[in-house]
Amino acid sequence: MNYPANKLYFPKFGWNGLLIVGDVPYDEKSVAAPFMQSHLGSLQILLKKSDILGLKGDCAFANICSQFPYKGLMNNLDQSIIDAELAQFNELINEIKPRFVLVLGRQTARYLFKTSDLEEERGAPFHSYNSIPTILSFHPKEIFRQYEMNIVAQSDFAKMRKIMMSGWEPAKWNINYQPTFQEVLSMLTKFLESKAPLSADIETGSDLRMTCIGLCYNTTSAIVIPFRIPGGRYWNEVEERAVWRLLAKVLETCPLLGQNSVHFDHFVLCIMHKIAPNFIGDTMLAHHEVYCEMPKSLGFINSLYLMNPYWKDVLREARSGKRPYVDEFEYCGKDTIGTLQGAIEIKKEFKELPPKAYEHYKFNIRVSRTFQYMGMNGVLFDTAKCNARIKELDEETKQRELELRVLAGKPNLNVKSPKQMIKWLYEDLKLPPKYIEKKQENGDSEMRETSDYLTLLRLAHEFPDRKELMLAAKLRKVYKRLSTLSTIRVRPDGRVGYAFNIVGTVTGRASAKKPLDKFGIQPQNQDRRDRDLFLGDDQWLKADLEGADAWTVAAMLEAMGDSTMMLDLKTGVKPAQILAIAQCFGSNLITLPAHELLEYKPRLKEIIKQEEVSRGPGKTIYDICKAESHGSNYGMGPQTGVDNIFIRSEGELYITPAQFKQAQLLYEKRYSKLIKLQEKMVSLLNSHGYLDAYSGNRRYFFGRRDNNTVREMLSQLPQAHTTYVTNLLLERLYYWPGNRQSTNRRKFIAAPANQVHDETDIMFKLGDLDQVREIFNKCCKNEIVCWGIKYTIPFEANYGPNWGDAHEEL
DNA sequence: TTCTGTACGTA
DNA sequence: CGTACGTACAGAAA
Repeated sequence: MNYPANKLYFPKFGWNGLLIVGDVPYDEKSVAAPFMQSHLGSLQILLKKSDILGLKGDCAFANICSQFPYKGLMNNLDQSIIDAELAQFNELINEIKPRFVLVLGRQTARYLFKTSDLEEERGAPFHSYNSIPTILSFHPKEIFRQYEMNIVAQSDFAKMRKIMMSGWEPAKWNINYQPTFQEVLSMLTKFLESKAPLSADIETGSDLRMTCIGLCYNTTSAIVIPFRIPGGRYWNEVEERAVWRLLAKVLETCPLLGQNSVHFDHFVLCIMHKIAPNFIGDTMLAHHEVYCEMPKSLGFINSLYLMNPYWKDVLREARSGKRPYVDEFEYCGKDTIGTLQGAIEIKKEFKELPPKAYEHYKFNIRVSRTFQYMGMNGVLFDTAKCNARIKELDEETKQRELELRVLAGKPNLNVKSPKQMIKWLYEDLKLPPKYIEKKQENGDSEMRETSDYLTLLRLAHEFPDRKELMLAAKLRKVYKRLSTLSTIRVRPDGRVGYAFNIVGTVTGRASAKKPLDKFGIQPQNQDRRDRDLFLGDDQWLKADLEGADAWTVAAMLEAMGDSTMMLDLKTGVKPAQILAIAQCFGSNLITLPAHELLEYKPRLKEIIKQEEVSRGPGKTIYDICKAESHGSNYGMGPQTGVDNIFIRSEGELYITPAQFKQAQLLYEKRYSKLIKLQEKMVSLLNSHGYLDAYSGNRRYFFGRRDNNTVREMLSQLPQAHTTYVTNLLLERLYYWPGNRQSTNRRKFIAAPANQVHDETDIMFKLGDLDQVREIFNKCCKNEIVCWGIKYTIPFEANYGPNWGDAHEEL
């Protein structure tokens, strides 16, 4: 074999048949062989962990490119050179005839197989070069940049070992995706009679109506019922009516499994087709319970747990006409099979977890119904008031626009354009550039000029004569607010809806977005000043968790032997208040017991009140202390802390990083175990690698063992616990029979309406106030045990006519 | 028309 | 190097 050593390493004493392919050499200097230095090191670890090293014989290594291109990027080479290298590589494959191929890295996949997105197709086996089983995975250098990928690469390598042991052929699936009328009727009838568990998946058109539905009844078989074909319907009118009638019965009575179905499919079936599907399981929610840090898509689930080839590229191609349209129906069938197979594999993973994890999964399935109810029901929107506000803000922008034009002398400056703003600041005004760090694809970070809000505030602070800076900053914010308001589309019934994803975040918080039909809002990031536009169905009840995150921080500290923070919270003084008291009345007070500090609270409140009048909201000593205590709890650096205070006070409160550090030291003097908590996280990371929340959810931390991961760990349990407590309230409000109207059991007395992490919003009629009080107090009870410490996170509930004006104490 | 980067809203 | 998100706009790529 006469290939240069920098192109191919071939084992001298026996080969196991596996060829591992990379893109380019290690660097300019280390070009003698493929995979050198640390790349070889991490590759060896992956091979060892997957036990490929335990197989007979060694692996062969190759690179597409035998030279190191500028910055390691192959597109910096002449096309002729790339062509020659690729030709030589193909020749090499033909000659050594590998039995298995592992392709590592984006560039490698792109140049060998035109893979546009490695992340998408990674981990799914396919046949290459005359049917050689092949898997794409990450290159060691990519893992080095994003260490969490390591665990995924391990799974890819383990899959390759399995293939090396027993070979690979794509499983034969039996998908009837162009069924006859009789076939559909007989299958649906059969499902109905046996009440068979089914996995279901729908495809929808741009109007959100179903194009087809897939129903899978065992791990390799599915039937797909098409409804829409290009330019028409699949069935004639009579047939279609019969199919829908039977299908609705099946969906409402058979136990259904789906993926993201408790949100997406449920919404479409309920709203567009008036069918209430009986989803009792969801692969995505199960996947979240097992590996909440990992990506959430069926493609990823397939790549992680299953041996199927990749199929998720088919849908787009079928719709764009690149493939026959019926491929969409087959695709739908594949999705249902993937969903069922995934569920079976994930169920096995649950056995490795405490039983509480599965309980939490079931809990989430239950609560998902509450979220669906809230999102689909939505809230009343005050369109008239909104229009008035838009007009008001429009005037404001016009005026500011004029002022800016005069001050800046630039008639056409668009403050919404980052490009134009940067040119204006640093070329026209010649101000000293401010930068933000930007990570590049090759892993280097680059400093890039920025014109964000913080930058404008800083420049305005440095150059007080340049009034146009502040003006531009404020103008841009008004534009943001204006665009949010003016893009709201309201349903015909005057309401705005939304959509939740109960497993939308790694910490277990729900994420939210605009509803699928676009008639609504993102309910979790509405501007405080515009919350009065969202009206209660009579009354709006707003229930906030009091000191939400702090309770869990306090519990962790108490578990480590310091109950100061817990006592403070129980006594009714918040850590930020104590910090403020110490800063106002003497730093020696920082060690005083909670009940003595209580006496200073009235005086502190007086100061805050005065400052609020003289400086405006968000600019008081308490606001500074809140930022300081929050930052200290989560390992924030002084610079970021200072920046946050600067931003929140609209550039008016400037404290130095040293002052911030001083406050942190004061804070740590009272809560001395805070530092130890960080150390404890490091040791937990080493000993277990995960954190268990009281809800039952376990989060594995796949990142590097560094400060970054420690900070993620510090925020995990506080977020997970506040989420659990909030969801517990929602679940009880939804399912407790005592919260239903006696005249109409389908209607709530206290109706769940929205959730913003530590805030729960509820609708009620003023006449029901006493009942609501009783129901709420019953449903909001909770008890958390964190690291052996028992505590309750209390709610503070207020109500009023709308979201923004809920000030009356419940 | 679709994708990416920047900026900014929430807890 | 706080954590966790989603959306709008500009401007480039397709």
